[in-house]
Amino acid sequence: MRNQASENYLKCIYALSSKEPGSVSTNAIAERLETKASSVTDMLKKLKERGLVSYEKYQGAELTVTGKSIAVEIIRKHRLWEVFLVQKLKFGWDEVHEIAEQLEHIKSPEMVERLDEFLGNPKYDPHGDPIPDSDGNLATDPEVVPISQLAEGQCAIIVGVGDSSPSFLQYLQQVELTLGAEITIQNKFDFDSSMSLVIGGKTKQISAQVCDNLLVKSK
Amino acid sequence: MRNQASENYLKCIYALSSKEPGSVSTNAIAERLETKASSVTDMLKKLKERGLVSYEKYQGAELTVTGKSIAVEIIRKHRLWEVFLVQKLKFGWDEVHEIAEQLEHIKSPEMVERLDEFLGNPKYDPHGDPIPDSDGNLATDPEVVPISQLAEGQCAIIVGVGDSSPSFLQYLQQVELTLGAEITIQNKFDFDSSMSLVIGGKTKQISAQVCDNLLVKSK
DNA sequence: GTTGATATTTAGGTGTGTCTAAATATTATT
DNA sequence: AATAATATTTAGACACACCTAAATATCAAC
Repeated sequence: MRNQASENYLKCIYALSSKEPGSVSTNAIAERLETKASSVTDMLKKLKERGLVSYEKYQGAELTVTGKSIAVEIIRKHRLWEVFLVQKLKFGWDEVHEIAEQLEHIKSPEMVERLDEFLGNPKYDPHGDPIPDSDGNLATDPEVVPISQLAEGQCAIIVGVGDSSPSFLQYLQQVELTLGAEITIQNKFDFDSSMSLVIGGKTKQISAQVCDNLLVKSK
Repeated sequence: MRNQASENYLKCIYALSSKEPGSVSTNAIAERLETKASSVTDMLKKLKERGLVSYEKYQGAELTVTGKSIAVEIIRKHRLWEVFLVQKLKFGWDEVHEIAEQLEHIKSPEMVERLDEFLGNPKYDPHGDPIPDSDGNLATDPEVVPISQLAEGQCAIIVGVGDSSPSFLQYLQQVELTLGAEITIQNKFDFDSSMSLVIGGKTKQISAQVCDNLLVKSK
């Protein structure tokens, strides 16, 4: 059985355990899914029965191989749909997450493959997160880094964000730091870790927080 | 509340009452949705409470204005997604229904409008059924006819099929009678009601059965 | 190591959408 | 109009995913 609720739990556990490895606590899941711990316990028991997580009372949960592959599949779909929404339907980065949350549960392996091809087999979604391929392999591309890691004079292309909160995305839009834009690092200021960069001929001041969350592909 | 189950019931009632006007029987709904009559009774009570159907015990159900507008919205989404699947993802006409059944429940009015535009505001889905506009108006276009009704020399565009069985759709693909293709009627043969037509420079012989089930928009 | 704080689970309940079996209403037949 | 056949509803149950409140386990601090 693979209903939306289960899929959301698997995805959630996957996300949490990739942040810090090891088993994921009931509370962490509850918080992320905005539900109650007791509901999580209920679900973990069911997921365990279905062989999707390993779980022992009070010990938190971990994905099994099967559970993990389902999670990755959902993530693949989510990110492909986000590309579709931004690239084809011209949505902004900050508008697509909720819709993709729905679309990711559509069941049709054939459609996913065709969608992937239709979009030109993208490797990253609009937030810069890598899209797993159909075998579940993530392109952990070392070229993609936050601009805080660039050196002065380096040139790069904006490919995503670390923080995908609406407020951050709106900020980026406002200061015209758009996906695909080419930037050059002008100065790095050690005292507050801020940077100045050139984009489209203009110079902009970027705070440390922004630097850490703006992902680029260096050239 | 607008969950998938309710939406399916509304769509079902809409379809049945457009076949024959008047109220729709519990059993008819049960049969079409492949569920039990008792389940239908339960749901009709709920839909009535929500003001989506008018329903009196033993008297069958009818959509209210609100219920109808929801049904039409779902149908609009279903048909737009079918166009997407066929036109953009290159699915066959016979493969898209199931997937569209899922996609039709995605909630995002904004996305529907953008999808509509992305697809070039199509008026018909791949089966030739009209796509309601965003106000719920169906283009009950009298121009759409089976090619059997065309006269010799008339020019038309293939917009759909009457019979959507896989075998028929596969046949059409094989003989290259594709959606959107422009055809010209060359001859009508009275003795067996077959026709010859020109498509892409080639002449093809079409049986009466095919003529009755190939819908075109005459120019 | 006992205690207090926190995390987790259990027990029991809710709403949704389904089911079966039994009861009741409608319709068709004679 | 009585009866048989059919349609529909009610009653009672179940699985799912959630909840609250209470019980229990784990962890941190002294």
